[in-house]
Amino acid sequence: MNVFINLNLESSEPIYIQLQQQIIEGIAKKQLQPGDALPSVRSLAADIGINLHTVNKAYQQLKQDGFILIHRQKGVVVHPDGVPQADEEYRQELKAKLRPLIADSICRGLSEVEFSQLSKELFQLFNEEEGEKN
Amino acid sequence: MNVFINLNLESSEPIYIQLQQQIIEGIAKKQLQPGDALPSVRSLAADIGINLHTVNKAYQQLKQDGFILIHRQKGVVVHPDGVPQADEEYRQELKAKLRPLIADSICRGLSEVEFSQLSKELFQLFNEEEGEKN
DNA sequence: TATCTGTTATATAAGTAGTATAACAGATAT
DNA sequence: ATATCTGTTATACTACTTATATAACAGATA
Repeated sequence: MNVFINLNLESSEPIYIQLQQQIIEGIAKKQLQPGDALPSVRSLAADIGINLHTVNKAYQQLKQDGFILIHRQKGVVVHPDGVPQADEEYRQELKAKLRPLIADSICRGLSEVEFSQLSKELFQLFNEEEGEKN
Repeated sequence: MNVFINLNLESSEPIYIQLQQQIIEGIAKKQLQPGDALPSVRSLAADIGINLHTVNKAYQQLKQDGFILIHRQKGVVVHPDGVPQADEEYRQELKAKLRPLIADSICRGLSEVEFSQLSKELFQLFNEEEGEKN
């Protein structure tokens, strides 16, 4: 039941954000299914060699965003009901995050088609490898 | 020759990043053309009510990324040769930035088509309003 | 000569990221 | 019963980032 987390400690991206993203990727790839147990804050922290509170920070955000349930004594599981589906608010936030990427892309002569091609490759990366370890 | 910068001082996004993005958006919309002069660090700082060094930090990054040229005495201009075009390295970096957005989208049931539709709207936002103030 | 340009150097305050330790209360297995 | 597990809370500390404030410098220019 070991974890598939690889962190880049040199990155400017905070560790708890990287951890959060890796778990979200695991859910996207369906390596993590609704109801699946996640490691305790202590064991995961020990496994990847970071502090308990850093793991807890990632878990708290994942809980906030509806990815997981945290039970004070039983531990942490992927949300049994699945992740809250995208609504209009989510779409607007996503658009706000895409905005600077697309402005930059336009300046560098990247077309909408090329941009969507990159997106497509990523969608395939997550969807094709359902349950695999890549 | 006034500037079209609107900052959100409440945002967790650093001011110098927001400033950077707004200038990049200006270039994407072709409101800022190659060779166009940008305000001096002091006047822009005064205009939008922030510190000279915060503007300078944004300018330094824009210079680093090839958007602008900085001449020690003459001032700052949008790069006359245009912005460096996207190469393979740029595509990989862009993909790395899209990756967490797409993983999250998949978890929330957003399809590739819906994702590309959002992207398309943003491309249109920047391309249709060429030279306009929106 | 005064004024503009970017640049450099210090100093300070506030916030974030990460770690270290310790303790608590509830559940659970031995 | 006791030891061990769970998340949670509290405190303290270091390092770094963000943003500001002031001051000064050297080159260009009106």
